[in-house]
Amino acid sequence: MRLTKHTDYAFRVLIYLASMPEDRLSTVQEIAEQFDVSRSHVMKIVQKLAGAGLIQASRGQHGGIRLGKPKQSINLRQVIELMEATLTPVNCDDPVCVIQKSCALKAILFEAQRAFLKHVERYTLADLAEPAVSILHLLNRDERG
Amino acid sequence: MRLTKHTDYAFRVLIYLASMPEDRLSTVQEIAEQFDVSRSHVMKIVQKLAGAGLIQASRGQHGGIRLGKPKQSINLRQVIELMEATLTPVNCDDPVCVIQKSCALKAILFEAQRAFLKHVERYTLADLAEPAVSILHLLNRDERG
DNA sequence: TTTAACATTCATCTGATATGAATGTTTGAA
DNA sequence: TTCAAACATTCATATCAGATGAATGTTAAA
Repeated sequence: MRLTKHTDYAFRVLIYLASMPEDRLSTVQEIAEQFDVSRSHVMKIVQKLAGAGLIQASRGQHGGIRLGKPKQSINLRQVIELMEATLTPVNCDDPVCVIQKSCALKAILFEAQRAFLKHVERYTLADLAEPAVSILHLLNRDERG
Repeated sequence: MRLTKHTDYAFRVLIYLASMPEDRLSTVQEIAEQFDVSRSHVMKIVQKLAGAGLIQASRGQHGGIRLGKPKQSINLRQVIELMEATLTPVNCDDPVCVIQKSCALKAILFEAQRAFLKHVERYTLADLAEPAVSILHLLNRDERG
């Protein structure tokens, strides 16, 4: 009952970008270093986020990534639903359950899951990286700006 | 973001027992057959449930298992908390996250998790196996009662 | 044409979860 | 006293989603 690291990393990437001055292009490389994860791995997360429009990537020299839309419009629920492969609390079909038809468990757990997502839905990326300045201070600063 | 099969099976076992006539002793063997899971495996789940008092086990010939208390007093939240090893939505320490101190994500997700459990808490085993008769009909009947 | 970035593909690792064989222990009944 | 049927325990292994990263391709600005 835990989100995958993919989702975790996706949040880290987004928070990183949200903390940067608007329109600054960050690189996958620098983010990988900050969070001590391999470049390839960060890239995969970035790909998914870019595919959903949450991140905007530009290639070529002096390319990089930035948020695809204002942090106020990036909802946390959206991120979770994008990154998590399975969001269903149980699978009554895998070892198929004979009592399935009369069992209320599934419906109850799905409602609970809905409650989870409903809560998360109340927040946007802006709520996570506020104030951005204090996040910036926690990052390993070199040359940046 | 899914409950483990252990939890799933724990529910199946409990629902099975709750559907049986009170005071009837069921065996691990028969439950294993019903749900097509190995005896050893069911045993492990039963052990945990028995340890928490949700199931009462008696050894020896003509031994068996039954609910350890009325199904109305077995709360679903209790079962989940018993069976799930990890109930924390994220681990900010595993690949340690540098922005942790200023990050609101953890708190938000924990609240969401609380919402999940709060919802589940509203139900007991009695809600799952009601009416017990219809569950009984779904089981593979041989000699029983 | 070079360089620095994103993009893609492929291969592999890893650990929680899941599984079950083998064996011990208890208890009631014959 | 012995047997049989049940729970109980221990040990070993399978499995697979999730995680990881090396190698290589593609793009675009300088």
